[in-house]
Amino acid sequence: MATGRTHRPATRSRGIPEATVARLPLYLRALTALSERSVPTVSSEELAAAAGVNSAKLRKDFSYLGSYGTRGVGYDVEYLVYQISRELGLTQDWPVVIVGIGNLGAALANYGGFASRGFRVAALIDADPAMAGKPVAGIPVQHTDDLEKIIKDNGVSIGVIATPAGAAQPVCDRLVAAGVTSILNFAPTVLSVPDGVDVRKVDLSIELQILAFHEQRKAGEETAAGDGALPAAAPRGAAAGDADQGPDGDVPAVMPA
Amino acid sequence: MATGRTHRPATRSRGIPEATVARLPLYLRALTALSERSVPTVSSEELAAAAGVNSAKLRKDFSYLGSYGTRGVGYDVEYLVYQISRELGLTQDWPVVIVGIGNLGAALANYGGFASRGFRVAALIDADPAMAGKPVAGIPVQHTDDLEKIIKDNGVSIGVIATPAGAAQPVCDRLVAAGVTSILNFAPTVLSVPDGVDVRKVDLSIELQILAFHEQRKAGEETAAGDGALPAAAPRGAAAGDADQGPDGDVPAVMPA
DNA sequence: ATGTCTTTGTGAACGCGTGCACAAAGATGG
DNA sequence: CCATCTTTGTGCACGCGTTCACAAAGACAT
Repeated sequence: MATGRTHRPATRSRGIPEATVARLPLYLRALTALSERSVPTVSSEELAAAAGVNSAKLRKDFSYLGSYGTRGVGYDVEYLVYQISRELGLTQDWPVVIVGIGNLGAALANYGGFASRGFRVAALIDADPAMAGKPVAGIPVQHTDDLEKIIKDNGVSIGVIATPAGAAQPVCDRLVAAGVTSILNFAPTVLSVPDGVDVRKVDLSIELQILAFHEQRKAGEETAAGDGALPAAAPRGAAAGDADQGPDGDVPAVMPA
Repeated sequence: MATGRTHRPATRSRGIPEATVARLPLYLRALTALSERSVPTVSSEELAAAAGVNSAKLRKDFSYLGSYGTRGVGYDVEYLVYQISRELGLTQDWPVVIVGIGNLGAALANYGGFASRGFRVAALIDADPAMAGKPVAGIPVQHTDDLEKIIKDNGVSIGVIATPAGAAQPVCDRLVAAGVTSILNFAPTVLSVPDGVDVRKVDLSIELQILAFHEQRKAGEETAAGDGALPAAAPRGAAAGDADQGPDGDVPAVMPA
């Protein structure tokens, strides 16, 4: 999955495996679609197909939540939607701040899926004084200086970092110090956080590189042998030379400036 | 991690475990940074710390690539950068098309990290005729009608989908039919593809929901018991009722229109 | 009320990934 | 040339996650 978790081995919340938690949103989405079509019940087989997973896996996942199915019939769609929503904590409101209002930050601010699932953009924060006051997606951008106050005034516990890589760790530290305990990081950096803080990472560059690996493999298999001969000395090319501008690991998923 | 793989159990490429492949870009980034600072060699311990992983894991990962280290010294930075780049297929040029030039698509087009790692935006494609010809990030947007021709003329094998959920599967089918074998999907949908096609998913909504789950758990532990009593009948609230507007699973990571 | 048929829930086996701990390898100094 | 010291490469054990396969449970018809 493009989603790379960082740190935090697997807290094993309350018996619910991490892998299961990661799939619950998938089930929820499929169930919501069924709910809109007024489908009353669904079998594990059907729902699994809609979510793109194995039906046995789905049943085991649900078994961690309790026994919400009826044998011979399937699962009650509405009830399951509620149960999963509750388990994921989606029945309450989660104020979120986005730090770094560049290309990506602005795009995230415009994200429609936020509000529809209990997430509310409480504030947009950027280090550029010129941005201050300028509305993005109907919300005025505030300056980084007020970060701590914003977090505390709004009771924010989830922060989204969309800054350049260089600014990510300092911003992260400030967020955590102000009380944020969950961070979604779009900057291409490894964030270090104290215990008790969850970090999830979204990294476009890494995703593409993984795809390139598989793509190369496919191409290599077709054209017979191919490589094989590993050059004794690095033939020059990569490394320091090709860093034509940003060191790549220097810009966030989408550069702001 | 925002990266959610879809389908494709674990092709186990050529002995290199999928988990290792997913970490190689991480190592590469850390190594590139060292290379820029002209650090000649690095120990597994240091590099592991920079990449945020266990040093034993890192050594085992590298062992799959071959023995590129020197005992008592460490790894040659430049050489390792080259080897990993080669293994990931980053020594060649990968033309990429982005389909769906909305908020997110435009942000992705502006992404600086593309070019610096062998990825080149070959074309931007959108279904809106009004977008056609309009330059985004210096590249003129082309209409969906020409999708097949664009793919073939540029020899594109990697496609990025940033369309609304409803358009994702049709677009995906057309991309695959035209020859694309790797897809990075930002639309909140499960894509079904034939064997041999890799799909990786980036889903903001899912990431936030996972964070919310852990956040709720943390909050619940503090306030003692808390829930526990599961309502016999769904207390109403979620489900069909709260779909105030978009069904959530209807807009891509960032809505275009 | 009983039998049949569908679908859940789960026991058990298997495979992958992780991390420990250590032996082998080689650099470095005397 | 030998001893010492650092760091790699890996054998091994453990735990999580996945999948199969099946018994139990309940709906539904007769």
